[in-house]
Amino acid sequence: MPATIHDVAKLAGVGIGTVSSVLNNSRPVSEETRRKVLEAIEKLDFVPNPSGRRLSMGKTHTIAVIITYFTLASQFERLRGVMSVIAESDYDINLFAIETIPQRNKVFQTVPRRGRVDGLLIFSIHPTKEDLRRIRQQKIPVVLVEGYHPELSHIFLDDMAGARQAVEHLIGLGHQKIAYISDYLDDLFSSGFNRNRYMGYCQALEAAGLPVRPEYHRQGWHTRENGRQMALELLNLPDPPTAIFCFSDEFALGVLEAARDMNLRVPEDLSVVGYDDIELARFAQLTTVRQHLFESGVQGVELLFEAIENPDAPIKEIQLPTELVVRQTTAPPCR
Amino acid sequence: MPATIHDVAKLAGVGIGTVSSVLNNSRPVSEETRRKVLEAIEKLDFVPNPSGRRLSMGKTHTIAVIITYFTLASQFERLRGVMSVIAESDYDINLFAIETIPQRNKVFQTVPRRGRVDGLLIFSIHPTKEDLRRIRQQKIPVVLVEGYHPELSHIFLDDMAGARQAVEHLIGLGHQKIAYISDYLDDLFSSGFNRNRYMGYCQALEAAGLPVRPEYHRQGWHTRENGRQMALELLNLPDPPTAIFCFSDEFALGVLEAARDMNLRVPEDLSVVGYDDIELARFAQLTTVRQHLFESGVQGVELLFEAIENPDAPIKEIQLPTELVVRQTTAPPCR
DNA sequence: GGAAAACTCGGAAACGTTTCCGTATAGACT
DNA sequence: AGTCTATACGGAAACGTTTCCGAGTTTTCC
Repeated sequence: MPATIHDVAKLAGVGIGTVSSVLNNSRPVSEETRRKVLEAIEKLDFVPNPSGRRLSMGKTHTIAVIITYFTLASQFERLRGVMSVIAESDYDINLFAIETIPQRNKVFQTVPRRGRVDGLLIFSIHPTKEDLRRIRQQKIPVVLVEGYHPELSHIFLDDMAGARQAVEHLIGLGHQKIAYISDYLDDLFSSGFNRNRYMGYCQALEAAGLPVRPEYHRQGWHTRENGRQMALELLNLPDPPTAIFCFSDEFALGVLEAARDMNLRVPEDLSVVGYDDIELARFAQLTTVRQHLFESGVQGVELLFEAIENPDAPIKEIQLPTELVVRQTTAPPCR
Repeated sequence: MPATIHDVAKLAGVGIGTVSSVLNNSRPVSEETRRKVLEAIEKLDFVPNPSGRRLSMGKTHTIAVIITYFTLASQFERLRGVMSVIAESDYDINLFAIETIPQRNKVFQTVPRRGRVDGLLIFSIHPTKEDLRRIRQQKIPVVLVEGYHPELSHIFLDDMAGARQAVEHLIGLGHQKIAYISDYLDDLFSSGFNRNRYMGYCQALEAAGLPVRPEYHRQGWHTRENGRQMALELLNLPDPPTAIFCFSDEFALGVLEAARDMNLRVPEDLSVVGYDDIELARFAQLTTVRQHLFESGVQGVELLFEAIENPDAPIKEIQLPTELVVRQTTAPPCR
């Protein structure tokens, strides 16, 4: 039903090659002919069929964005960064959200294919050996955002340093009993690389000569409600912590809720530090570790575009800073 | 570089038609042959090239999701609803975020095409006559989410009723001076259909015999910061309002910030009502009008799938309820 | 004026599928 | 044994592009 390039050629009285030339500026066309072709295109409201184009060119002009933890506001921020670049480009974006292992498998099996997409942008996932094998075999450009792999381009965020900063801040305020609420360390997707924040936490404690108390570490699936639950558990301990550092702002907001539930004042009775600096951290006056979320999305696509442009270039690594943003949920302990 | 169906056929010692049959179960194949084909597929790690398939079938197995106000958490919620359904289907999703008029034009000109996508899911945009013409001409299924058009399927949210509820609640508490902070009424994208909430606001006032005071109505682009600014303006009026109803929770959070800036207590000195009930409204204890955001995304795709399945079915209209959620930012006025 | 160069342009081939027409083989029935 | 039916399968054609070879026309230059 939609017009094809043949219809345009016929109406303009030229060959299909000429129409294609006009469309892509791929070879010189006389002014006169160009005008006729453009008129025909206009009249027929012709837009080239992308499948035909893709098939012929072997390029899809599409990138896949694969996202885990799609419930997190931080992922949304990153995605927004990506979209802001995409809108200016002539690329399309295919979105894949993965929440479960079967989904992860399906996506990694089917998506990283030449002929399917031109490149992959992967958020917060640590590729396995198997993934890497496939990527190599398909020679498909990949950029990890908030991920690390020595053989793949990535936007790297120094989680260990960020966590250390946060905990050092608490220690500096005089806290000795600092708990940590995290995602599962042996995470399904990231194969343990989110241990980094935990390690930063431990390092800071040890550097200050403080013990790492296992009962002060809780793990749970990434929701605010879980943050609240875990905080309640911590605060009901015989010897409760005076400060809680959280893997994400999402968790931290849950902790603030828990404090409210227990009529604890923040920061007088309890200090809370989050991670990410999502939009609403500012609103909640939350002390947190800022990641450049939007920016990481922007740089991620840009890196990917470069890699698509120039597939043989060496991998690139961009490190974005993390910085502690001190707001009003941290203070010296009262007791 | 990737294996094609011809490679598979050759390796398995069969014809390409047979391979295709195995892939799509499109005609009976003997057990023996099927086994050989599957083995070859396995060995070559073959996955059909989507462009070829699309071109041949005239179906893309892709839907476009077009989103405005992509900064809003509410849109993210909707998108999450969409993704949850998509993940279970064998459809891909192409995401388009539009923030400006040129972007809007480009997207509406190029995306609603047979051969490009099988269907469109459009968030919070009111299609123009021109859009409709194109959609009709291309005979492409469309579902509007948070939109209304008599000739297109849509998930409808009764904004007028929602706004009325909110304002009636404030009036019920005894407020007489109720301001409204909104998006631009003559909005670029929605051609005035977001007037509905404004009309609900006016209706409620008039029903209670209260005047609609123009100085109590502010319009601005959709960000929390703008909400804050507009609230400051309102609160510095010679005769400031005692309650502010907001077009979105985003705005409302800005209003709360403004109140904090001015050392006003909420709800004692100022009542605030939002709209959407995004995740963080609960955290902020915000009284708001709940929309079933996630659900609207879910139902939107489902409607779209139905329409793709059965293109000649009459358009469908689903109305999702809005409900007032009273939390702690509203109370009777003190003065 | 004629050869060479420059400029235009037409359309077959190729991209990787699915579809479908047609053929081959095996089994059933008379 | 011969005919018919059912079953299994091969491969050409078609989908809508881009690419590129080759041909036609005009211009340039000696």
